[in-house]
Amino acid sequence: MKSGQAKQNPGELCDTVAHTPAAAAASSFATSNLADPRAVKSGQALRAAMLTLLERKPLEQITIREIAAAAGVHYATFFRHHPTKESLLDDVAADQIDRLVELTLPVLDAVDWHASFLALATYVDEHRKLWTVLLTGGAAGAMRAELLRVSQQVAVNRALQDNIIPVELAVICTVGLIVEIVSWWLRQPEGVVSVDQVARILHRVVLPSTVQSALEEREAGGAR
Amino acid sequence: MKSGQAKQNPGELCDTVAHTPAAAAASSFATSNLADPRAVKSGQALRAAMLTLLERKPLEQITIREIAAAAGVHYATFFRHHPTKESLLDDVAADQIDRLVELTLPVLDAVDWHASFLALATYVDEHRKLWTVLLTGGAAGAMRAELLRVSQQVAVNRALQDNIIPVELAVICTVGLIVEIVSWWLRQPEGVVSVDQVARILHRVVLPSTVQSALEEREAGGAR
Amino acid sequence: MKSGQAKQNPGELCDTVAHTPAAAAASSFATSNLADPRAVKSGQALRAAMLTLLERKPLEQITIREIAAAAGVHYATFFRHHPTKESLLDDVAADQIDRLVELTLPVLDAVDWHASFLALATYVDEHRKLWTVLLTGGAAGAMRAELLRVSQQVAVNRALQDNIIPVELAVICTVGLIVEIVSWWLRQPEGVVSVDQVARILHRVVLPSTVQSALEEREAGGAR
Amino acid sequence: MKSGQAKQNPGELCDTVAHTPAAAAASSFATSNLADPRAVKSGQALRAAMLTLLERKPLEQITIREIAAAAGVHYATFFRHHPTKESLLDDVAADQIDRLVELTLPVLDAVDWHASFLALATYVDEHRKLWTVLLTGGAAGAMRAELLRVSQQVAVNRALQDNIIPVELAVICTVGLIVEIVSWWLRQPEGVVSVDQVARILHRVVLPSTVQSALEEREAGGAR
DNA sequence: CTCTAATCGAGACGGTACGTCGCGTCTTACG
DNA sequence: CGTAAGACGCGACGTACCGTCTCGATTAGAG
Repeated sequence: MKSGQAKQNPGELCDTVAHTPAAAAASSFATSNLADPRAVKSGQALRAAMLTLLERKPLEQITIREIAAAAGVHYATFFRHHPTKESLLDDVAADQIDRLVELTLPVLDAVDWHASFLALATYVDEHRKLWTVLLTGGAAGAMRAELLRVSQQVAVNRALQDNIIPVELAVICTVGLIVEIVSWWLRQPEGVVSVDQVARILHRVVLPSTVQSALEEREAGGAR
Repeated sequence: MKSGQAKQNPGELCDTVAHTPAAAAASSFATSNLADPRAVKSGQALRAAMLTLLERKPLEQITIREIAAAAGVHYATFFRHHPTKESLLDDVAADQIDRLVELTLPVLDAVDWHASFLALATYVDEHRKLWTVLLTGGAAGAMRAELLRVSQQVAVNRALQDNIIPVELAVICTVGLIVEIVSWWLRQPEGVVSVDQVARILHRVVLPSTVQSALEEREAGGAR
Repeated sequence: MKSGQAKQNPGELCDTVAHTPAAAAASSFATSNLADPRAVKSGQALRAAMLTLLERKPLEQITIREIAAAAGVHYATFFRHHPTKESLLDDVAADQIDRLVELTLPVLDAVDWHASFLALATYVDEHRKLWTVLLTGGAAGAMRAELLRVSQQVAVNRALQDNIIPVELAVICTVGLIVEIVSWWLRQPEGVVSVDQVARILHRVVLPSTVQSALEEREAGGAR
Repeated sequence: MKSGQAKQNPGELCDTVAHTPAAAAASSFATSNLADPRAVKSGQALRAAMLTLLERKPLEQITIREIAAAAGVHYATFFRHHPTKESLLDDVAADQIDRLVELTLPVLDAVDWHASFLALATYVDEHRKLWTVLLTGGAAGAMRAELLRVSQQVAVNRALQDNIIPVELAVICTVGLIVEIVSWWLRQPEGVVSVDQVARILHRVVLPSTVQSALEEREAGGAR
């Protein structure tokens, strides 16, 4: 690592940004309430540049100067939009994560599991390029962490009880498996593994690992 | 984890196991490469320093200068032992990984699954401090990657066939789950979750996710 | 340029700099059309520091770190102004060399030799401190080489013919003698040898060594 | 005092070594009173390597490691023979300097000037290869300085009086001119300028610059 | 014809300086 | 105000040589 003594959580997305859609308008770092069209343009250029670069190298190998140059924006201007490059990544990915979580979470308690997994896989497939960058590029660690963070928050309320596996661990395992499988999928050449196949794999792997046992327990408890 | 170069002095990590007596007899070409006692001392100091620092911060935030300083060794001397800090981490961890893999792999095809998981958990518990550093500290990513790499290599030969889940993906999921669970365990205060409980969790989560379905398939195929 | 061993002409001044007063405005190393007052200040500080250090030790014993420290400037900033310390020395001395050459060259073909030498000695005396540093400090070798280089260029056109001594050698000897004599003069305590005396010494030593014989030859040829 | 920067006179030859033939036996740096043939061989190899390298680059660009490698000798062994590379150069050149000085000095007061210059040129020509390395390679500065030093010592006693030019300066000019002329000669392709021509050039340039005027003065004084 | 002491090859080591790179701050000038 | 342009302090990077220092092997020359 180079000069990095300033960053505190380089492997995780910034958690200072509000991800709720309600706060989305104010989520940008230094954007004033008055949206200067130049600032908007710069922000867009930066996000696009980040995605472009992430296709080629991991986040840590991307320098802020590179991003700025690729965006056709002056180096110092970057900092008027984001404090760190992780923040920019956050800005790029937060929406996607939120939407995916809305599809991923129901997996934990949905009635129709297969439909849920299918929806998830379909959504990823529809944004395959983006998610390939986010999950197999340099942002993978950050994405996993953020995904886990959001999942934990939501899972607290609706989780099944399990006598052996704590909820926290169950979420970790579930998210981990999903991320691994989807990442593996995106690393395959396009078309080799269909959306349907991935959904079936997810169903077959994720479900029995944590959910099924809990369901059985509940049934056993209900039958008692 | 980058470098793969074999090192002569692997088992030097603080509380690790006894040396294999087989290494002592190889005097033929080892004469020229006889370890300079000063070099041995420096190497040990560097490994110890790395572990110490990993307890406090992730690998990327650790500077080579820091490691050298903590080891009481000159900065330039670091490079006489390792080209990068990842290489040092490798040196520190490779041994442990190999031993763990020897315990982890049988999980995939052993007859007595519970015994395997128990052995794994017991081994980790016996070196809890070390593994806590390796899995919950800054080395986590590298450890996971290396673990996966070694597992993939060995799994090629002995893996079960599965019509839906490719072997490669199965290994990814299995290793991923084990790492997640063990990491979670090590993040808990010591004593809260017993070795036995972890083994049971592993059994309950890992087994059904990928192995059980394959076993059932085999049985179905054999019954035909 | 990588670590040090790339330099080809470490003892010579850079010849990429335009020394003509006309180009003096744009001659600086990395100066853009807009002169940042901070950059100007840093450049001045570096030049002053170089002169200060040259009073004490030869150029090769002066480290860039020393120069930067003496200038109250960060080490890396040095390289934003000059690629090497020789370049800085060049920046310091180029003007002086040019001016001196304008006085030195006429010596070779001027009508009034004594006046030329007197002008030379007077000019040096007026900048005695600077020239003392440049000729008796660590920059001596570089100064001599640069002086010689410039002299050779100009001498090509206006040199006298000599049947025995090639023009190139004549210039070498002339410049060498002048440098030796002036250096010796500057090494003497101030006031011991007057400007007039030095001019007379120059006249007595330099003239007969190469010029007089050529003049005599010309006269002999003209008389034939 | 620690490493590296200990050298005080990097551009000058060591003056601690006794150059008289009488002390030649004990002049070597770390040689014991008994000359071990192995040490003799190493010393020769080092001297030869130094000369070889000096043909290609200046002294400052030659590293001790290079010399040792070129000599087929271990790096540390160098220091068992010489404290610095300047010392080795000294060892290589001291004899030659002494012999040359014995030929150069009489130039100042010999009766037959031409014979003296001819002897000088002849001697240099007979060791042309060696002197080419010493005067046009990286050792030039050191050679000039050492030559001057020795000359000054001897000149004190036998110098002519001159009302205008101090003896010290006269020696400087004389040695300087000789060195410049011989260096120029050695830079020419062999055979282009004959020994006789160089002797004549020396006679024509060196003599009038400092000696002739003094002679005339003496004659004028004698005639008075 | 040993035996002791030197010399050597090998290379680890602490140390200094190198020149590069990326960071984040700041200043200046422009529109 | 937002931007372009870029100087700057900062500090880690990895490299190169330096000169010192053990550490065996080898190999004289003295007993």
